[in-house]
Amino acid sequence: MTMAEEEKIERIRQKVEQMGVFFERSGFAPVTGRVFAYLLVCDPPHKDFFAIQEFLKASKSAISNALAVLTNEGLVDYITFSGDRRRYFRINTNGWLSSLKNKLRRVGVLGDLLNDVLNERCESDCPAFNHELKKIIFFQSYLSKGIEQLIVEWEEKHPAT
Amino acid sequence: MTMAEEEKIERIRQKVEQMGVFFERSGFAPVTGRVFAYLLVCDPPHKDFFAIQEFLKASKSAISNALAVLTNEGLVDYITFSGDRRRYFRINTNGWLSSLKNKLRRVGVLGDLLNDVLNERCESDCPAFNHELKKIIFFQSYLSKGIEQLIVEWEEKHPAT
DNA sequence: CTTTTGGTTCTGGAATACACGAACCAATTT
DNA sequence: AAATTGGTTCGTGTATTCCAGAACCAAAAG
Repeated sequence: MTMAEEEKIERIRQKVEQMGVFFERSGFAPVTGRVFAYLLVCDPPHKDFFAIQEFLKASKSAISNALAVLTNEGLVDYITFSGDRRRYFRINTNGWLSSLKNKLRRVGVLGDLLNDVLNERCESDCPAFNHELKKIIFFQSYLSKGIEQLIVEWEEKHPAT
Repeated sequence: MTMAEEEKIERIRQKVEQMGVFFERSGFAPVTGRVFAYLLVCDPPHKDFFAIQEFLKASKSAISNALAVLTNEGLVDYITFSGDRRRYFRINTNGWLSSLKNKLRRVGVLGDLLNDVLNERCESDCPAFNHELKKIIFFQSYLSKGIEQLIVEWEEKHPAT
């Protein structure tokens, strides 16, 4: 292995760690985050089970569970090649995109809960607070609608989803 | 206590549980989520330490830590009344609002990471995947800018923040 | 200066989340 | 049909999170 190749691998390893913690902080288990990160940076962008395990130096079960989680969320899928029993796992870019969209669409959910609260509070004698609450609800709904609109416009411009 | 009052308390208790799990799922510890929920529904909308503890039937330390977390994040603050040593904790609606804004502004962070990845991948021989990656990056940046714009417009219309 | 009050910090225990290794399973290969 | 391969599931140990209880502390009251 040449010097340049080794350096490249080292850079990749660092990227995986760095992105790994990012995905960790967005809710995945450590190994799960790293698997996703690795599939993002690896070349070619599909790897079989053993390659992933090798790179991450984790147990089979850890990798298996991580891949299960990621495929369940639609973030990862796999391809196969005839005459080769292995699954080659890869980022499912479309799935990822719609998962991102769905997450953003959830911005409005809090607003619904707060509306309930406001209803319950209507008899209350503290209109100042209720007014503040309304402001937050309105902000939520404003954003929710705005984001929905952004997504719709995006989808019009990029129908290939 | 009248029947109606008891029913009301029961409804509040249910709301607190319901919203509690919502906040839990968005990253808070159970008690922390319930404290926030309680401060949202309680009437008047500020309560002293002991009242919160009473209602949630939790330990002093649990309440103390929860309040510390919430005030650190700017979601809760407290008022005092002269001649009364107690702190009356309440939702900090402005802080909450800016925390919501900040969270939304973070939508773009992933895009930065992915740009690094794309840079690293540029020598790679799989342009199809790189193209998909670009699409996601573009979507992220499109949304990020769009959301920023929404927030700016909101702030123009509601300068009182 | 002693006690009470309002609250924080420390320590220990219980529950939970993670990941490992082994057992397992189905589909191939031999 | 025996063995290998590609992968999943189960059971266990460990690290972490979360909360209760006690000790603690500063400010106020007595």
